Amino acid sequence: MTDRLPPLTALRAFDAAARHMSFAKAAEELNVTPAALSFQIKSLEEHLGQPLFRRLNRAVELTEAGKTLAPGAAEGFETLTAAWRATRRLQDNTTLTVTAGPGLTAKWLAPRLYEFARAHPEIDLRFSATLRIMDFVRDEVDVAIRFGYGPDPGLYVLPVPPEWVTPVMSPELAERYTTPESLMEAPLIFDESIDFLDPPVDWPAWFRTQGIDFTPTHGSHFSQADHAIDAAVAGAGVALGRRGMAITDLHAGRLVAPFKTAIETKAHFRFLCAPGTETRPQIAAFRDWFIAEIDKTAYVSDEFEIIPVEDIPPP
Amino acid sequence: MTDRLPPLTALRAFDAAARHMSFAKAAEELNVTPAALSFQIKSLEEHLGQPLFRRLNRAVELTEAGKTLAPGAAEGFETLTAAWRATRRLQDNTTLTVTAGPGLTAKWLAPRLYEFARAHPEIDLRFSATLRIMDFVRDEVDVAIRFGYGPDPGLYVLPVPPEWVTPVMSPELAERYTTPESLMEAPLIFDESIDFLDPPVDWPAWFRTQGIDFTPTHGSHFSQADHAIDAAVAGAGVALGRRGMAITDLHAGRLVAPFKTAIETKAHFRFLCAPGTETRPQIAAFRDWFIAEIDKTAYVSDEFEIIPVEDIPPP
DNA sequence: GCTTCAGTTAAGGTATACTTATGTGAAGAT
DNA sequence: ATCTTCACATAAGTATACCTTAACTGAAGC
Repeated sequence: MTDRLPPLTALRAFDAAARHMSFAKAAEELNVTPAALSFQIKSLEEHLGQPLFRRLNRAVELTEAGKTLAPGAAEGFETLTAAWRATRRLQDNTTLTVTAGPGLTAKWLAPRLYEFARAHPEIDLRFSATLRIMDFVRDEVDVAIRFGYGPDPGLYVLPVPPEWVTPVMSPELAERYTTPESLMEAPLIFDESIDFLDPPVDWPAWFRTQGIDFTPTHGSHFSQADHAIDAAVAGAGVALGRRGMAITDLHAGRLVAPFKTAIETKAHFRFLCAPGTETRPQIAAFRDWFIAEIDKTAYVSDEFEIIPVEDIPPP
Repeated sequence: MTDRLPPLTALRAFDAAARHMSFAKAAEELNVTPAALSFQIKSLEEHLGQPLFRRLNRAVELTEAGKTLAPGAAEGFETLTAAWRATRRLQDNTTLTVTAGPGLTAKWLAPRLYEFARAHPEIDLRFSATLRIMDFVRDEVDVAIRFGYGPDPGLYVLPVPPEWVTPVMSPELAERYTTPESLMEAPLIFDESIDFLDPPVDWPAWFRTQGIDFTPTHGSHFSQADHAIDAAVAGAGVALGRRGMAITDLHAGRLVAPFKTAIETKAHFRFLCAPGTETRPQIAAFRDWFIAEIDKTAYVSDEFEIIPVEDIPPP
């Protein structure tokens, strides 16, 4: 069985050569002489039984065999490099890479992080605001904060109490719209970032909690929660604000939540990291800070009557 | 920058040890002595700066660092192995691996392949009936035959003329249902495997070609084209048969297509392989045979009035 | 308490991989 | 034309990484 791997140094030499399309540059990358690289490629070709490169006089080009091997070789070594880097990163207790959705980043994390940074000056914090699902090893991320239902198989999970939503608006608008009924006339803001919730947590659901059967048909739509909140702050209308997204602006007085009925979604934020890494100093510190910040504003929930979404009467 | 890869032999030793969770078995796999393997692991741990395994007395277990590295290492080496195997396979001109959907495999390829096997006894043919999208390198497949629209970026493509569909039924049923109108009373068979076509090629479309506005509401549904054809052969009803799927049974007299109106879909079969590989002897031979077989039955199309699907009047 | 098992350690040999130095053929410059 | 340069090939010598043999350790199991 010659299906086993050829000498790995030779394969790596080939990978570098194929990426640079030049033996000389590949040799430079690997810190060896061009002669050594030439030898490696030759030995690999002997293992294979056919050439991988066509030697033109001032350049090289890949043969069919080379074209077949090159992408896989590149991907393989990239995977190995990523895994190795991730492993090395475990010893690095001074950097912490966190990813969260753009909404939470803008409206919750960013306004609070200065405190974390002050409490832990030794930690070099990096941020990645994306909704993309993360592979902790491949993407070199330590912590992810995600909104949704879970479950999160194979991960360390620290759930936060479920989110609830309630109408929020600028203080000026609040003077005009004082009753649930009056909201039917108000300019409404739609946050499409929670459209994926099932059962839906939307304006018709909230109106039903008030005994009102009303399906608003127009208004401003935003794909990101923070933009919807920003629009409400700007006085553009009334938004169904998620607790985590609106809390900062509520505290600052830029938003008010005049109606004391909120809908509890079944979804919540989760603090996620690779299992075992929750004890690394910077991750533990971030987790503790995160929990403490959440707890700081927990009392707000007491002001509201929170109705689980499944208890809302159907239309 | 110590983010560069560590010695690859050491990494491979680690990979084997992590997969087997045993240095001894890993050494066996790599055809080295346990001592050598122990050394490799130790050197890797020195490179990393921390242990990868915890040595218990009769076993080893992965440390956090080991758990982080192991999956990536395994994936990386798997990728490299697959790429290397795919490259070696290029020299092998005696095996040919073909993948096609289950319908085409059952109703078109299988009944014809004995001829190809007889004409090319030197070729060892392997079959993989699946609809899954294939990666020619990773999945070790030489040729894929796929139904749909394309395009197929980065692949060698040999398109076959578009498919058309026409009602097919057993000879017994054909005595009873002699006019398009009578089909409205017939048990109809639905082939869901072409539901993805847009514009749709379905019973209502065919009825419209006959000037009939009729949307059948019940009948037997099959997710695979070959099952729909089999049901028609068995006399269970009338199917909208795709040319490629029905042709064998039409020739054998097990099915008849009494109405001479067919709908041409915009989709067609494509013969796909990795660019450059179309000249490999066994792939070229299979391609030539494939084209020749298609041509053999091309005259059948002359019997039908073939209406492009976009020319059918809307409902 | 002896045996076995799984991994470690040390010493020494061998094959692998690298370097230096020289060679080759074609493109581009003068 | 011829000269230079460039990119890779080849040869010979060397270093080092890798492997083997052989003896060691410490715990589990009969």
